[in-house]
Amino acid sequence: MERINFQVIEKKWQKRFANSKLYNKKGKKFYCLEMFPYPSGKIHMGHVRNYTIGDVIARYKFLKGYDVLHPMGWDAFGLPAENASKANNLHPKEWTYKNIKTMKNQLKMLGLSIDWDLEISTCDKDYYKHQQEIFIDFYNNGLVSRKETYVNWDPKEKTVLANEQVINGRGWRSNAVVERKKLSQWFFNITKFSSNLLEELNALDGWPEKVKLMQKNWIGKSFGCEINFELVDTNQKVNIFTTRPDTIFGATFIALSVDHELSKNFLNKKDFKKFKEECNKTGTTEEALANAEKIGLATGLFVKHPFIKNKKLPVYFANFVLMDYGSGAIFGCPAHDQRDFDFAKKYNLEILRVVSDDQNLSDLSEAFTGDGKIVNSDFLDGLTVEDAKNKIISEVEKRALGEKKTLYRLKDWGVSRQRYWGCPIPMIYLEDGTVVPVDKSELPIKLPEDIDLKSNGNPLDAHPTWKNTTQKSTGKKAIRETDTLDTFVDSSWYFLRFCSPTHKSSPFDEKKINYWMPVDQYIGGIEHAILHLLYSRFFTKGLNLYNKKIDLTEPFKNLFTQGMVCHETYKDNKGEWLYPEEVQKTEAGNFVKSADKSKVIVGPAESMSKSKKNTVDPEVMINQYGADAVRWFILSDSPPEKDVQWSDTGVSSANKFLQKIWNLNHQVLNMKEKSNDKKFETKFISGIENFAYKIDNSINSFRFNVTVALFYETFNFFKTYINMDISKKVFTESIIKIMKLMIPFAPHIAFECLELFKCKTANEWPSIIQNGISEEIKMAVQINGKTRDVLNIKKDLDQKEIDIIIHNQSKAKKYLENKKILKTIFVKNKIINYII
RNA sequence: GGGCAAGUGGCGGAAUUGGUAUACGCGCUGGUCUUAGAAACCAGUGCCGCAAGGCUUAAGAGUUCGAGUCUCUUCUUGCCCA
Repeated sequence: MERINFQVIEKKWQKRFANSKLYNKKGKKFYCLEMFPYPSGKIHMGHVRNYTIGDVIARYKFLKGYDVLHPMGWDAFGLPAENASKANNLHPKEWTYKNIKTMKNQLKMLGLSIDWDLEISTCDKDYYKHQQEIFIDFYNNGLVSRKETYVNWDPKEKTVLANEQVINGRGWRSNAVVERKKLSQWFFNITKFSSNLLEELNALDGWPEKVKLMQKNWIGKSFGCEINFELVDTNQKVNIFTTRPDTIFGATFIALSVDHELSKNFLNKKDFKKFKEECNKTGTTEEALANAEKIGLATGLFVKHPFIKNKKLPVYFANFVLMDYGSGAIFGCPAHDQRDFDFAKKYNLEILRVVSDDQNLSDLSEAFTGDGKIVNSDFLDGLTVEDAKNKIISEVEKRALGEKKTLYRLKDWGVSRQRYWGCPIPMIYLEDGTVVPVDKSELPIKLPEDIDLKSNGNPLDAHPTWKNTTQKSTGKKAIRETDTLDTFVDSSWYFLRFCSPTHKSSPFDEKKINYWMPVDQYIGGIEHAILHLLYSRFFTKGLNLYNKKIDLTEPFKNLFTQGMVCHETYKDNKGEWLYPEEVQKTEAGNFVKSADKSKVIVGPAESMSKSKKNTVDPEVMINQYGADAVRWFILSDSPPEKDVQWSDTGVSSANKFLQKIWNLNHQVLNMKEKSNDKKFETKFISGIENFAYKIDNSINSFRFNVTVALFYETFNFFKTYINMDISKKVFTESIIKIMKLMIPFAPHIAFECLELFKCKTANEWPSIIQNGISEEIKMAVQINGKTRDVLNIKKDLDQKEIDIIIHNQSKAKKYLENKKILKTIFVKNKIINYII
């Protein structure tokens, strides 16, 4: 039998796939999109998985008659380009485009059905020009603002980080301990849409519940109450915010942010200044604040408790109270809030318990935050926490002490970055201090190419001339904004640009948007569950606010989040990580280092990462086993939403199976005519139809590992019939059907085989007869719920007929002899269960 | 600490609605072919048992004629938030 030559066949078909068009104007539109890659150098197995899944869907939908948009582009701005530039003395632009070229070729090696005519790169001025335009439009429509706030400052990268880029108090990339720093920053006012972003999650039926829940928690809607506390001996009031107004009778102190209005009176005091500096060492995330030691500074001031006569509470500045959450002031109830508890212990403040889980009111070793009955609280006594909240809020409102408030955890999106390789922010500062957008006719504001990245700080600011400009309308001197946009901005609208990627006059052609959008299937990693998806939703809502020509509120109709690709980790006896190719397996089944046969410690499978060297190079795998085998394996071993463990034996067996498929095709092709037995033929056709039906279903429901298993079963089934008396015509029609079903998974070999059979309908999904044409079914026979036999019988027999069969010839009959049948449960075509 | 998932052979996993548990693949064992190996092909492979048969979906209970699937308790793991 001829061995398949993958290299030749794959090259041949990849030429034809070069600019795949899956358009079919007669069909319903289907926008299939995978998250575009960052051009870091080479593709990795995560990309292979992501884009293979996308390709299966795109090809499947096209074969089913849809009009499919399947584009690809590059998330091309970002810090690694600058770092690489410093290391290799290569301009970020050159580095990026070089990587794009490499990775594009690698993606082509996978046989993807991408329409490369639609390719975009976010670092291309033709792309970011329109992004600047959107920025100005957002600015003019109140969706952008400039705020002086504390930011998470990464001292290593010398840049601002978004809250979500801070993990465990450290920069997500640099791993440096993050500091608080006050800076003037550009913000997208994403909080304008807080309630909308939250509510419309409910309508996203095609999103995983998990992702929706994560977004819901991120937006974090909560109810609370503002309460005014009067300062003793003055008319001034302190307005506090709380989500636990039910614990008001347990309040024993007031804590203020160091930026609170009242701090003005302390600005010149030495101990206050020192305290403030101390506070700024803590990051700004909730987590950093929760973990930091609670410190405070007594002001010497007191407030009156609004509900307890003659009770005075001391006022402190405290590091765990932030100005941008609530009102920058809280009341401390140590018994029922852990931060307050820690604080009270440190400063010897009173701890008053007002919520009880049962009668046990003994000393607390930590705050009690559970549910219970209110105690020691005057008119709230005996109520549940929930009822007490409602009652105290209405009481607060009645006495005009404050009001109920809805609060969101979501904060505005800070987008200023002190970096070079990003989209310049199209704003200018006039000499009189006013800040205005540049004239749209001046767009794009291009990045200068002559840039010095060696020095620290903001590269555009350090450029000798770039920032000097004039205002077009007045000719006044001006300075450009030298910050660039967070790269999450670039990816917040690329899916819109793909609909009309060369449109010149505006970011997109609204007609195309209204046709292609929303994305019917978006596919990407779970790591983007919050940020990218939330920002994209915000952008869509922002555009919808002022652009009346588009009718779109949500960008992604269906979302699929694929799992990661994992591999075992290897360490040598010195504890150094080893690449899989540096390791070999001995005959005894142990792993040793190839170089010196020393012992290797095998660690658990973890997500592939360069730092642990547990990576395999897709290109190497493709050259060794073929693209179809790589695609086949990555789809076969686990459900696509779960992590998959890469294995060389797995991809090798995929390769072997495809060889067998190739052989089977040739066996049918070279088959001689033979006699035809109708009985076998019916069984065979019925079986194939059944498999085809199941395959179709499993693809449709994203259970690609099941699809692959079904292909194996179909093959095994085919092989058991191949020498039986069935006509060549039937075998040929069946193998053609199978190869068509295989196109989305292994397009090269599928198309090649279809060509062997001179198939003219290779771009159509085959017709499938549901449930086959078989007259026979299998029925389980149970006695007291235990299966005792399985009958192969005619379809649709009734209980009496089956009773007779069982009593005459079933293995189960011996269990029924001399037994009284108390009850029979009969489910047609499925099961019969005798209770004796 | 809170929330959400999940737990099935040596391994990855299947079982679409409560109805034949362990499909399919890997690995392993034996065999054919071969000087040998690789490849290919054939057979076997949840556990106990010679067999008949019994047991088995993290552990335990419950609902049901029937539970991997539904309910409760416990344990473990993963993810997200703190």
